Amino acid sequence: MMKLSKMTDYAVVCLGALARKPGNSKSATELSKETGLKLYTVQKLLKLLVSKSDFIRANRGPHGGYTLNKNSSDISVVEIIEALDGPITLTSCVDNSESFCESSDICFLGGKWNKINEIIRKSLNDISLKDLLSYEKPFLTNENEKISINRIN
Amino acid sequence: MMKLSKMTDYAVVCLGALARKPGNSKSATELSKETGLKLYTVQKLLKLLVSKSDFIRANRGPHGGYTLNKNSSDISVVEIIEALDGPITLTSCVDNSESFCESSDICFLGGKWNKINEIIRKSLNDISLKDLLSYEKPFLTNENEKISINRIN
DNA sequence: TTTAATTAGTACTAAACATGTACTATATAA
DNA sequence: TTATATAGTACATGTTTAGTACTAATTAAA
Repeated sequence: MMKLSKMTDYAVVCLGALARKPGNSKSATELSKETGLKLYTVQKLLKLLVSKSDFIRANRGPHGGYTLNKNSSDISVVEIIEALDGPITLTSCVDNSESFCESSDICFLGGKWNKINEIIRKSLNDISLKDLLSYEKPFLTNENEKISINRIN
Repeated sequence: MMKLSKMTDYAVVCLGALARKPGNSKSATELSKETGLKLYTVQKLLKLLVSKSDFIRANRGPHGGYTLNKNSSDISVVEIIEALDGPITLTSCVDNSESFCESSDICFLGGKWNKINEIIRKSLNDISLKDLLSYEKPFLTNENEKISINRIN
């Protein structure tokens, strides 16, 4: 379906919220209120991000919460996607695959999908979390679009 | 998960098989034998491709089968993906979305995902079915990789 | 040392989605 | 008329994701 998981979508939103006040700690409750995402979702997401990435660090106890570990310009979209959704592989037909392919004798694609994956990785690697947040600096030229947004949770 | 459906994977394989003998008609049974994909799968796939794309045309009856409608260099990977998986939209947060987004008031992304989708579309638009098949002309420079393929059906 | 706030870990349920399979109808060449 | 082939549709199964809930562990402060 060529879709990211919703968690990845939420991650961009929450990391973005943390990035807007660098150095500041925000609890799951605060982030839930700020982003409009449900508390359970935010809690689950932040736990995931702590265990699967080094974007944020956690502090327990009163006045605890989550803090961004990196500058938002040093977090690429690929990193966020791959932290939660795993490596970008459009098909299961890739290098280092665990399972054996029965069709390899007659398949004439010869790993071309790997190259497509790389092309996508490269183009997403140039986009940082900061690029996603900054209203001023669009990373593509065609502006003035009417946006209808659709993130429900 | 950032994965294509298996149907799209199969489609590249079957379209590729048809492309190797341009102008030639091949039945689902023949394609099944040639690609190693199960007959039921190939039948379902070809029906899908006829109804959802104009890549192939079908002929019924004895000596019927499927024929490629276009030159393989005129079919881009994006076209194949979007014919079966629908438009490339990494998140549900896009222009022209059917459902209303409750978070639009507080969301600060402002449709940046649309631009990412466009970037991916553009990079995949430059790759044709022919590029996927030709052993000679790789579309990326780093060759000499050991390929382990994994398409089981 | 107790309490309240906060994250960590884990497990379960439900929903969404993709896949594989089967059956019947339709068209066509010989 | 018959055999071959695609068209259409429906359904069961399996996998993945999302959502929810509960308990444990940590920590600051009273």
